[in-house]
Amino acid sequence: MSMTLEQRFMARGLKMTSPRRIILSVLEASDDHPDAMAVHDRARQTDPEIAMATVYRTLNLLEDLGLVERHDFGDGRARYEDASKDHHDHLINVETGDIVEFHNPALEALKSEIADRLGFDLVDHRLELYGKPKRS
Amino acid sequence: MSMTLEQRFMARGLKMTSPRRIILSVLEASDDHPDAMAVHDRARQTDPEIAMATVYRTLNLLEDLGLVERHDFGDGRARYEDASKDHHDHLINVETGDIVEFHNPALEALKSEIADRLGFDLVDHRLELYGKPKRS
DNA sequence: TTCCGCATTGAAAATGATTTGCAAGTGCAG
DNA sequence: CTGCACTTGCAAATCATTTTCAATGCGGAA
Repeated sequence: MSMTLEQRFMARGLKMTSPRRIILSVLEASDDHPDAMAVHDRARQTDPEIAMATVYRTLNLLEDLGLVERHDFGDGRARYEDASKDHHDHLINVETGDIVEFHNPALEALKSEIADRLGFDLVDHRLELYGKPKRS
Repeated sequence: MSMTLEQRFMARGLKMTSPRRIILSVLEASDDHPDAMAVHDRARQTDPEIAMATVYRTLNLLEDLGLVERHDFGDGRARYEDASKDHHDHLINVETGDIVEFHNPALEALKSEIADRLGFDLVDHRLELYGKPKRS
């Protein structure tokens, strides 16, 4: 679906403001997984007045709306990405911190199956692999 | 292998102290996944003098030694468990916060295979399923 | 066993990420 | 255009965790 984040946001009947517009465009333009400070820095390149608190408030709002996904890669700060991208899991390169995205249907099926077998409906899941690049 | 946590700790050549002994026994006696505050509370039932800082220091030490595992279930605080138990993943009941442990060999194999295919040696991984109990 | 050095401890202050209170500012329905 | 509820920026407040520092206590040496 090719709606922009801003359009998705408006479609929920929320008030569009200048700080919000800038933060949304930052997220839309990001191909990585920025943390709140990175979003703040990028947003300030457009408008230096934007406050950190606004970034956090907007990110929380977007997460509640389901428009962005919040990830926790174990380094103590949350990272965000536009939720309209396809579902994928992450592999973190432990030597560089780089993140590789991947998707594996067999894995997805197995997750639901396991939850099912335990008597649950899977509502969410979190998988991160931590790997060291192979020598060879 | 039936060494106690305390024995494993000593085997590493570290200094055994009263606070450490108490914290180790608390972890050994726990079948759940206590956070630092829970460990502190339980330890203080034996010795009310034990400080939170000591709990954190000891938990970090134990994690570095590989004697306890630190988990992050997304609620903002770390949870710990004796690492001598067999490897397992967790399913969190989103309605109650209860944690169900499970182990699935096919899943383990798939994780390594995925990392391998991406050109990495799997050094660690984190999987949590979040589920809602089935109505039926 | 006693002594001593160095690791460990408790208490409190410091962190770092995130949230909140509040007064001032601003979209947008009417 | 106007009112006012929703937003914002700033600063202070939280929360979990870490660090500082002086006092204390293991455990090896004598």
